[in-house]
Formats: sequence, structure tokens, C-alpha cells
Amino acid sequence: MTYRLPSLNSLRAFEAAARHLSFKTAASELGVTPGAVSQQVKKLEASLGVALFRRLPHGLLLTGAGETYLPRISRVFEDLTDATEEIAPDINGRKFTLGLCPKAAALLPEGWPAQRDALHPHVRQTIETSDVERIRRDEIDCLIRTGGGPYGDLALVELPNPTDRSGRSKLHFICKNGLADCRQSKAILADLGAVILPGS
Amino acid sequence: MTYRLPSLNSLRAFEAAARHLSFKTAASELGVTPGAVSQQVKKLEASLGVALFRRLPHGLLLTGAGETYLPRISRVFEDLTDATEEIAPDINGRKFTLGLCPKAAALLPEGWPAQRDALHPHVRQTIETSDVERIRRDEIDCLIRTGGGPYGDLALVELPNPTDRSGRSKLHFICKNGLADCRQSKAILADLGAVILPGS
DNA sequence: AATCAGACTCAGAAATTCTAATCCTGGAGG
DNA sequence: CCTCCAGGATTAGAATTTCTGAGTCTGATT
Repeated sequence: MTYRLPSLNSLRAFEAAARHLSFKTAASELGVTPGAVSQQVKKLEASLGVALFRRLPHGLLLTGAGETYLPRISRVFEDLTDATEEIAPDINGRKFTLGLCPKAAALLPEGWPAQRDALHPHVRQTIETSDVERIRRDEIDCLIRTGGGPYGDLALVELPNPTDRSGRSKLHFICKNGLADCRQSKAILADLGAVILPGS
Repeated sequence: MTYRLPSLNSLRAFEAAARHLSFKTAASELGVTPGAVSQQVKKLEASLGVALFRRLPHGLLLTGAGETYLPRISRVFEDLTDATEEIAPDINGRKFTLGLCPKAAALLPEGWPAQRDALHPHVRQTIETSDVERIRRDEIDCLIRTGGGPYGDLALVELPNPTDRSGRSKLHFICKNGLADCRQSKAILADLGAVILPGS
């Protein structure tokens, strides 16, 4: 049936790099080093015999081929994800257990996230904690706290403090690398964004 | 974007095995040993947490999950192939150089394959030879000859001898493993089938 | 001019995948 | 009933692929 295909690993590297236009960011999403992404993309380009990126001193651009390839590859990964979730709902559909430190909770609306309907499909329960290690121990999937860091190999998303528009004090959303872009995290972050910056 | 996906290798193994309902045949298509396919499929099932095959003493059956997964995965690989060919036409679109041994040529219509329009997009040239080694040396992509074998790791498709309906003497289509199912081979085989068994 | 961010390279380490040999099961045939 | 056979499972070790980590290079920024 299929005769020759590029390897999935290199396609994932390409897809992430093309989406971010950065090997470094892609590497962080994939949980590997930038060198690995660079090598995978180079391997892909070699196997296709076509350049996909134009390397500029600061950042990347897609070539024409890369431009037409990206949306189709992204689509393929989406289809694959959908098909996989259909038969194995647990693989990506698991609800998150969310850690929330008291200080952060005080900055958020009363009862968040329980009363946000949009989060029901994604959040199983909320635990009051500020211990980052519980992410590594898989006791919680993500943690919202006010300060701290650095968090080593964990992914970090910063959110402006809703009561401190100066931007000095921040809310931190922390999770395992590679989980920052999953549906659950996105839903939570979108909801927080809505809470914090209504209408923006 | 994508959070967790099964590995492409295991998906390829699944797709081929599900299509053939045989690890052995799938292994031959993929150019690996049956054990490798078995391992990949097992890994996939483990990572999904879902059984895809029911192992019967003689052959395989798909489970419900496998049944719904297969068409979607096949589709994904088709899309991937199409997208890849769009930007790198050479990867699968290369025209074949076809070896044809004199004895076999005598059994086929005068001038075959040159005068078959359907083969023009797939066949670059025809070389008179019966040397199987030229496939391994990449001098030709496939070879049609009357007898011989075994051909070791090369793929073999048998075609009935058009002038010997008893079936004892056969025409052999030989190519590298993994090339038997590509478009070019399929086109050639389809055309030979038409030549040999008109109307069937 | 110095600094910096990001991509590249390369050798060695780590992980994955494949092979090859052997085992196991159930059906077919004598 | 017994033997043979086909095909899948299993395993250790080999082969291959992929990743890391350190260092280099380039052009933009200060």
C-alpha cells in the first residue's frame, strides 16, 4: 500500500517547528533538545529532497514547500489524534487534577474553577497545594501558583496577576513538559485568560 | 498542539497487519520480520490500552476497536502520502525502469509495455535482462521473467503464463521488498493482468 | 566591541527497533 | 491418536536510530 514515507518523528519535529517557526520552542513542546529537532528536520528535508525551512539568523521561515506541507501535516496529526481518541478515549481525554495554591486561589473568582462549565470536561478535581513536586509525582497534572521557580524541566505559562496590572507579580501555570499544549491545559488557560482579561 | 500519539512505526505495523489480517504478510510488505510486526502491534495496543486484534490459531481478526481504527489510519497514511508527493514528487512518483527477460517478452504482446498508455506515467524504460541482481544494484526497479527463484529477500508476484493455462509455467514479477505495493508496481501488474486475463 | 539568541555540528550515550532462534497453539492429514 | 505444519509469541542480543551536551557560528542588539 504505502511505499515510502518520511518517519513520523521527523514529521512531528517539522510540524512543531513550522507552527512555532522556532526549533527551540518546538523542542520545548516535544520535550527534547533543539539539536534533536534540528537533526530530525534536516533528516526529513534530506529524505524528501526538498528544503522546508529558510534559516534566518533570528528564527525561521517556511519555504514554499514547507508552507504547503504544514497545514496538511497538521491535519494528519489532528485526524490521527481524533481517530486514536475515538478508540482509546483515555489516551488524551483524561480529566486533569489541578493543584491550586491558596494565594493564587485568593486572586481568582470565588469558587473557580468548579463553577466554570467550560472546564467540566477537562478538570476532575482541584487540590489545594503549592508543591511543584506533586506534578513530577503525577499526583496532579498542573499547578497554579503565584511565584517561585525556576521549575527545571517543567513547562511554565505566565499569566498576569488580575489584581496587579503593573505586571510585576504573576500567576504561574506549571505542568509537565509536553502537557502545556494539550486540550486540558488549553481549556484551563483559556478560561483563566477570560477570567483575568475579560473581553480581551 | 498534539499531546500524546502512538508512534508511527507501530501504526504502520498495525495498518499493514490489519489490512492483510496477517503479521507474516504485513512483515513481508514492510520488509521486516514477523516478530518485529508482532512487537510493534503489541506496543501499540499497550500504549492505547485497547486490544486491536484477536489472535486466533490460524490468522487474525480485528476487534471492534481495530475495526474502527483501521480505515481511519489507512486514510491518514493516504493523506500523508498525498501531501508528501505534492511537495516532493520524486519520493514516490519516480518512473520505474523495468527489466524484461526475452522469454517473458515473447509471451507478452508485441511492443509491451511501450504501447500501453496506462503505463507511460509509471515506466521510464525497459531493459532486456534476466539478471535478478540488477534489482539489488538498483539498476532496475523490477523484473519480469519466466522462472527461477527463490529470490531471497526480494518480493515476488506470480502471474499465470498467458500461453499456458495449465498454470504450471508462470511469469514472475520481482522487485525489492516494499516496492510490490507501490503505484508503479500496481500499474504494471494491473496492466499485465489485463493482458493475460482479458476481461477477467 | 561585547553580548545574546538561536541554529548548527559532532561524538558518544541512550533508547528503540530488528533479527534470529525457539516456543506454543490448534488444525489438517495419515 | 499422533505427527506435521502454519503462524503468532517471546527473548536476548545486535543493529540502528535518536537524543544529549558541549562547542561553534552568525547576525542583531546595546
